[in-house]
Amino acid sequence: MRASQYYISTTKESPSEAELISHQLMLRAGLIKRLTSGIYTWLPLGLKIIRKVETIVREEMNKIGGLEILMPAVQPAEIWQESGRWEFYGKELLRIKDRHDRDFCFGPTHEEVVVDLIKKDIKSYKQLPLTVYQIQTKFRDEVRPRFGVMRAREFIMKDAYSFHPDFDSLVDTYNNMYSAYTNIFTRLGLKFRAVNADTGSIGGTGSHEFQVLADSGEDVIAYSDESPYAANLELAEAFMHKSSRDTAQHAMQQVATPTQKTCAEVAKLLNIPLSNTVKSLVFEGIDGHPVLVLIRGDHELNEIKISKIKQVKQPLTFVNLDIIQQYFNCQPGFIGPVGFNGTIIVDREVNVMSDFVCGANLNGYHLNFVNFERDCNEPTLVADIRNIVSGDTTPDGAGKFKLCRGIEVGHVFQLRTKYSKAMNAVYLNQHGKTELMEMGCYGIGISRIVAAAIEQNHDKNGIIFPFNIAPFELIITPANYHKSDITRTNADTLYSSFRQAGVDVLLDDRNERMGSLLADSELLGIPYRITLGEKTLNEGKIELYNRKTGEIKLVELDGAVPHILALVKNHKKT
RNA sequence: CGGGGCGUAGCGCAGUUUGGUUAGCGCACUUGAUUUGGGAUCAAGGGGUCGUGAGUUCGAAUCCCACCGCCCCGACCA
Repeated sequence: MRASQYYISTTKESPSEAELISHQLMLRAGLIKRLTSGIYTWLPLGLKIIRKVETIVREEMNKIGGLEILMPAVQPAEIWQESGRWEFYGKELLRIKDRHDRDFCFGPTHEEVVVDLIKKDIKSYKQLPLTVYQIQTKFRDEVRPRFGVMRAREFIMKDAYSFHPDFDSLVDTYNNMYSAYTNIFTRLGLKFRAVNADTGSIGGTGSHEFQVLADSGEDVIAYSDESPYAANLELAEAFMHKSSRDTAQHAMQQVATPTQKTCAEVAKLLNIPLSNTVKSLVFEGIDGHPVLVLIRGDHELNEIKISKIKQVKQPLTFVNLDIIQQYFNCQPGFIGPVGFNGTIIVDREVNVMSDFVCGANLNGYHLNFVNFERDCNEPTLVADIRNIVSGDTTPDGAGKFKLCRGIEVGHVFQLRTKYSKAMNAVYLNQHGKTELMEMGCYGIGISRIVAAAIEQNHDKNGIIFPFNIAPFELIITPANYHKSDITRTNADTLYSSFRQAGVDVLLDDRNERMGSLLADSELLGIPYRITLGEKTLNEGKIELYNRKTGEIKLVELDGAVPHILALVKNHKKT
């Protein structure tokens, strides 16, 4: 491709709308252009990257027997009512009406469509298992779109769905999918980690997220420094250090804490470790009465974990001050379990505490040396409801937790029979008996990958694309292309040689100054650059620049093509 | 939806507080000249519903009201 005939719209300044570095660079490099909030046009350069990502994804899906289909983006309300999600999906589902006033939605995901398809076509165990996938535009009316294509409303996603006669078959495909994902993200040249994940609103049992490691990521990943254990913080399980309480050593004692409302302040006043204190949180319960939740003073509540506890009302809601006054007779900051007769849910760490400090249910006072059973009711329920913290022992006991941030680019789920049950997707087994299909679903955020790759690979001059998804593999930047015959002839010859050899090459023949060409090539993140001008050509040499290492070396013009071909082929092997 | 900020040329901004000729600057764009190995210089140009609507006023980018859009911070997810 010749740059003079291509669509390149780079800018020096980044638009004020962009906060995240990848967003800024995508706009500056002219990969995308915003049409409206969370909705973007992909320009030729950006789309070229998307296509390269898609190709890798397709190849790996096909390798494990996935069959590509293309489902409609616009879906009728009926199938969503059938699955029950027309009501449950909420405002994120973009609902539209046709001319007959019938309800439709723009698909945020395709479980309904695919189940409807498969249940009508697949009748026998002989046709199972079956995996289909598509690469398609989705729409989710996000509460807050942000970071460009990272969290867009309209985005491109690969979604795959598998159907099985039994759970073993599902696990089989799930494992194949897991390996395929590992191959995909490896080939994309990304540093990533697969982690145990929450199954969220899609539902189901087993689930892993594929997280691209980046400080700007919205997710927190907890991983073990010794073992393979890794999980989203939302799910990361705390280790049980001890299983029983120590015996009480002291009688309960009321202490004045006139201004100390937080555990940290109380611990400081009493000169005790923060881990000896207990924090009290009050949520609305399902029975209309408040639920008291106890967490060790140095820990944080995990909202996902607590949301799974059936006594707690969904969505998770703190009770208001009046209710606290009514049930605890004090202000928040002095709440505690002593004298409270309602539901008490405690973290496992709290359950094994003795002689601890908590609020006295009396404004201005806390209690020291409190013990369950002796001083207050035993917990109604004991559960793991806290966030793990860096340095905690991992649940396998084999290492310590470390935390880092990640961008979720892929997610695999064992859906089991959630949708086949709701929509009656059944088949006949060997014995002619009707059975529910087992299902899995597997997503990859194609457009998000581009942003994630940039987030992970950039420097002050711009993007450093991993080779396999770079918009071009090689750029030729001639000095004085329009003035110097020798430069133009050599540049053209190199260009056609590389083209014939199958290299994805861009010849920057724009009539710009050298500085602009070089700056653009670096902004665009093209892995290799050949610079040539009369100065070096007269010595029979050209200059080869490696975007990633920053290395510049002079190469003999004669052997340049095979030399660079070898470099390119080496990348393509992976 | 709650809180904060913004809306003036493709991009980045000034002008708004205190209303007053023809609305400015830089980048980008067009033409010409000199240039050309790290984002050139000079000259001449094109490009504006000042977010929209309704008001106040002799006069509104500027003041008032309403609406719309965008960005950032909290509840969602690939």
